[in-house]
Amino acid sequence: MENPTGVAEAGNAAGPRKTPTQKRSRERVERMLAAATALIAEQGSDALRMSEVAERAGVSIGSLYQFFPDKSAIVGTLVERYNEAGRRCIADGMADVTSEDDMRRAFSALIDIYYRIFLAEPVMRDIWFGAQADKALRDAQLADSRRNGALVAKTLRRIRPDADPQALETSAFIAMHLGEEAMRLAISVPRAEGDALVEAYKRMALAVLL
Amino acid sequence: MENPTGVAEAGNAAGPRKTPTQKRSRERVERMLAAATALIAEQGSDALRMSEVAERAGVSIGSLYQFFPDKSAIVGTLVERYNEAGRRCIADGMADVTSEDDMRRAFSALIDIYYRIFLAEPVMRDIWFGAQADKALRDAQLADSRRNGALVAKTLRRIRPDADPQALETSAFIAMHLGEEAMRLAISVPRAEGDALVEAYKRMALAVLL
DNA sequence: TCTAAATATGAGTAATCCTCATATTTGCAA
DNA sequence: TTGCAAATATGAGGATTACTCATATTTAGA
Repeated sequence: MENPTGVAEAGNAAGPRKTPTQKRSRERVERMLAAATALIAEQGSDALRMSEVAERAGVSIGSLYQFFPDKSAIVGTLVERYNEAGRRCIADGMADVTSEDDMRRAFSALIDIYYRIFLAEPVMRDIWFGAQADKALRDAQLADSRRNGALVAKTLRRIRPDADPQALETSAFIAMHLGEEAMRLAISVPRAEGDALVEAYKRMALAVLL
Repeated sequence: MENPTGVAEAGNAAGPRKTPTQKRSRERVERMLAAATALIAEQGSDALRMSEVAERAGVSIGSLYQFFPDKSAIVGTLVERYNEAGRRCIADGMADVTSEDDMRRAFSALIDIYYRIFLAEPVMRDIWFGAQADKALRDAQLADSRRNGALVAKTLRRIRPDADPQALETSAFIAMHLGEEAMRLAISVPRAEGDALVEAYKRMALAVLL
């Protein structure tokens, strides 16, 4: 891993400006991201101020801009890290699937994991929703759904070699999107209602998949 | 209708600041909203500048702030108008439903109408997505889903008097949300894919409803 | 016609993003 | 070790923009 943000950056306007190569700067970039996360958690995405991020991280404004081209790049990096973790989680979940029943369990587990992460870290909700306003970040999000869908589709093809691959691809994309949407909705309503909604969406997604 | 924005304003921070009572000011407020719409269509929500809205509408900055407390109030008013139109459309669609088959047709028609409006007016996509960043507007959106769900639930109770009312309420809410989500997703991808996605979501929503 | 409320104005204030010229530190080759 | 180029760090300040407010004008109705 050459890029310490943990996220690919080539051609990505929402990502970091340049890669910190020295240990000192890598640590500082981490402090910047941690500071941004803390501030979003305390005051929301809207109230994120570059000057406060710098102060909290104990660096100067200039250093902030040395590694992030603009404000949305910080939020973008946080979202991408989250998505990357999700992708790993999905890849793990799909690895051992060899039957429809496995698929059912794996998918169900995925959604639960996502949901619990969101519940445990409400800051992700603010980060995630804050990202929706930005066209570039929205597109990145969509691309991520597709990547995840491709992962699931690959598994589907394994357990259903006779089905139309194109249809499986579409099903997987919809299922992933349903899962994501379920969580966005679920964390916007009271807990009990959210639990019920996640279950309902999970059933729908599984129905689409299988 | 006392409020010329066409939207309720009491206690709504995202709405207009004060109600223009005279004909002159009503027309000016309309010009402001039209200018904002045009600017969003041309440059996106991010690039919306209050000074440009005022200039385009042919009014002063001060006049803008006379009727809108802040920038998000303008976008909020546009979103609410759109939602209000949607609510009327849903109410109309549900009016004549007396059987599951009616319901199927009505719901299908609703989604199609929404979808076509979005396709015909791409500016609504920018307005809608731009609103997602704002917590207050997000909550308003959610409340709207609930209101629409309640409308549909009422119809469901009529054609299924023996079912659990609470379950119908939940089903209707999910169906409405699926419909909205389908359109948001559909207008973010190529046309052919969007058409297919809308159909898939429509089937899901109907399965949930009936 | 007269007056109070409604409406209109736009220069100015405050907040904030981001740049850039300059200074310091680091890694490494000689 | 020493010297140097690249990487990193700094923060004052330029530029933009949301929003205010004291003042001027217009409207509706008595």
